[in-house]
Amino acid sequence: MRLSKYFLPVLKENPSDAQIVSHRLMLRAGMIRQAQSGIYSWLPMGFKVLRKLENIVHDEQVRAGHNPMLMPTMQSADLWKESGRYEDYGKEMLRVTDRHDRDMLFGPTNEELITDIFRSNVKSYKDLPLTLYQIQWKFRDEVRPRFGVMRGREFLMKDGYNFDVDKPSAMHAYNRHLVSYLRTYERMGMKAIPMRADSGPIGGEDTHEFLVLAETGESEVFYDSKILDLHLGDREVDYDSWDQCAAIFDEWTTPYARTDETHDAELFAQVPAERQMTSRGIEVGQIFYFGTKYSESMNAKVSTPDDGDVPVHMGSHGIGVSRMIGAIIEASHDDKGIIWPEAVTPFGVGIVNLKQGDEEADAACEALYKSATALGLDPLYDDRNERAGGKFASMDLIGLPWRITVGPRGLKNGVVELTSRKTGESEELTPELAIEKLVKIYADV
RNA sequence: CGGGCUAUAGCGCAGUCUGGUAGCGCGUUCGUCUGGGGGACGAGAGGUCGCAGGUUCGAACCCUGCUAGCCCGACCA
Repeated sequence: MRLSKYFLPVLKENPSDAQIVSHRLMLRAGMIRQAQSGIYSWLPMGFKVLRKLENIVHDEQVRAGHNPMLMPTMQSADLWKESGRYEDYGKEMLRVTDRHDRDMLFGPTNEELITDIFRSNVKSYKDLPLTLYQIQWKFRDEVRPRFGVMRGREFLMKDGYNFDVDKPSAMHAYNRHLVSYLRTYERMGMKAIPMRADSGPIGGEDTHEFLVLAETGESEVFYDSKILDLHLGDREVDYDSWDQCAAIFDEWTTPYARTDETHDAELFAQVPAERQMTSRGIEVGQIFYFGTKYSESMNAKVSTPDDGDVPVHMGSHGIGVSRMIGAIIEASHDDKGIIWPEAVTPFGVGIVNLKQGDEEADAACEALYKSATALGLDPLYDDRNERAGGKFASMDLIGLPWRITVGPRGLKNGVVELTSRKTGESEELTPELAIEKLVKIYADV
């Protein structure tokens, strides 16, 4: 993409409404624009990152054997009355009436809708286990939206639902989801720690939240620092293996890690003192096992050979995709701007032409732009007629992990400069070597 | 939902106390000079001063009501 043709309205100054760093940087980097309190338009660059995160989530869900689908944002109130949650959910649920005076709602979550789909199509234990998921916009009418996309009213969430014949099978689904979530966050370049949590209005027995550590997090968290050393890495996982998933579940849930909701001071005291960590975290996902809560109230049963018709055991799982962007920025930025992990960066590399209009510089940039594009590096070429300082400041702000700087001075010696956004370190290379190096870097992402 | 604050050009702000027909910086447009970390000079464009009502000869400014947004708290992916 050429910056001269891209819609990237960057701001030099901090918008006064934005208090926390991710909100400020998303506004300044031209990623989002507020429409109303807690409701945002996603401008091209923000949208691009959102799509990248979605792709990673989809990829890992499908790898775990789950079925992608899409449910409507508007739901009928009838199903919610059937489950009993129409009354329970309270004011967070946005209720509307259509032209025929029918009660409708903007879905805050989809347990009812998915259970309805399930019960009218699945009758036999032979069709289980089954996990369906979607990535769809949700609406929760928060009392106090804040922090930009971190607590919006409208937000993009991956929500998945598993159906199993009995509790042991459902617990495997629970473990499988935990493993796939660990992989998902690692692929985004993030460390998200699973912590035992409270179930809230979704209800249920077992639940873990995934938290990204950040000063601005809304939850207070307590953990054994040992958990930070755990990596899933590229180990092969058989998602159908109960033992393998359970082993990984044990590995990650054995070290103490809890939010303030479930914190147990006595247990925490047993962690060696030097490993007792207290900090704040941003919740970016949660997994639940809630047994037969919905299948009983909504009569979702399957036939079994031994026990006749039994209500299915269910769980649900969510990843806050739009919130994740805020969490990534909270965890990865400096005073100049965002620092994107390579896995989710909107563009692979920024090309800065220091002297736009200079024949040699222009030609060198064009050549770089073409080869980088051809090799899938997805470059953003700053071809504006700006001065060097302005171009650098914009690049630092939007936070692409790599920058190639092209100017007459270097070109005299046949070199360009390759700079890491994260470390600030530069090296002079021929254009060909710079591209080659980037291709290698992104091959590992 | 309780408490606090704010609303004036795309963004950041001054002007309100003491009423007299709106200003600064950035950005933006045009031109010239520049050209390796937000450059200089010159010329321009851009505002129903959140909305409604009131007081007044006259309201961004005073009064009343409303709306929107932000922050703290309680609540939550």
